[in-house]
Amino acid sequence: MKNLIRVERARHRLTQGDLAEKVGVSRQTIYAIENNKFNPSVTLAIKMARYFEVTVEYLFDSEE
Amino acid sequence: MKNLIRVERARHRLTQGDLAEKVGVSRQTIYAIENNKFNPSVTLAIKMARYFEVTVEYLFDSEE
DNA sequence: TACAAATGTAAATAAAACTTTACATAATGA
DNA sequence: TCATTATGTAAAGTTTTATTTACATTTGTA
Repeated sequence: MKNLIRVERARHRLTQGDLAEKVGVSRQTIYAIENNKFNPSVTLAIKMARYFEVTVEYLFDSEE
Repeated sequence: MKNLIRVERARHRLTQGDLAEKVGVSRQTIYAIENNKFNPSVTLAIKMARYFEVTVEYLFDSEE
């Protein structure tokens, strides 16, 4: 696992669509990021981290 | 000013080319990011933050 | 079970990141 | 001053991110 978006999303009881709306992207973008289809921009990463009140490093740089 | 790459680069006495090499991109990419021509990927942002031993938020999310 | 909501997935397209090349200007040092 | 190094900038092209649409499958719940 490379990022913890799914985990934080579960913790906050948000659907992919909910999170997408909160950070201003499409649901498929959330899906793709969660499933490591691609690397988001740092701006989007910061928006997500902010929303979940965690650091970018925690959300995207977690080992294992 | 939106990001502190130029500042950290000065602190570490690195040229754009040096930093580019360290994080594996072209010098023009560093130039473009420093000058807010575009938003790097979170992976590149993390590489830079790591190199400078600062957080992504500090490097890219500093106010003013 | 049956329906609704959420997720997985794909394909076409648009937009943006990033590379490469190239050159002009500014800064630094011998 | 002269030469070297660093920076600013641009344009063309490649790669990747992100959108939109669409549909199948899974999961939750009445």
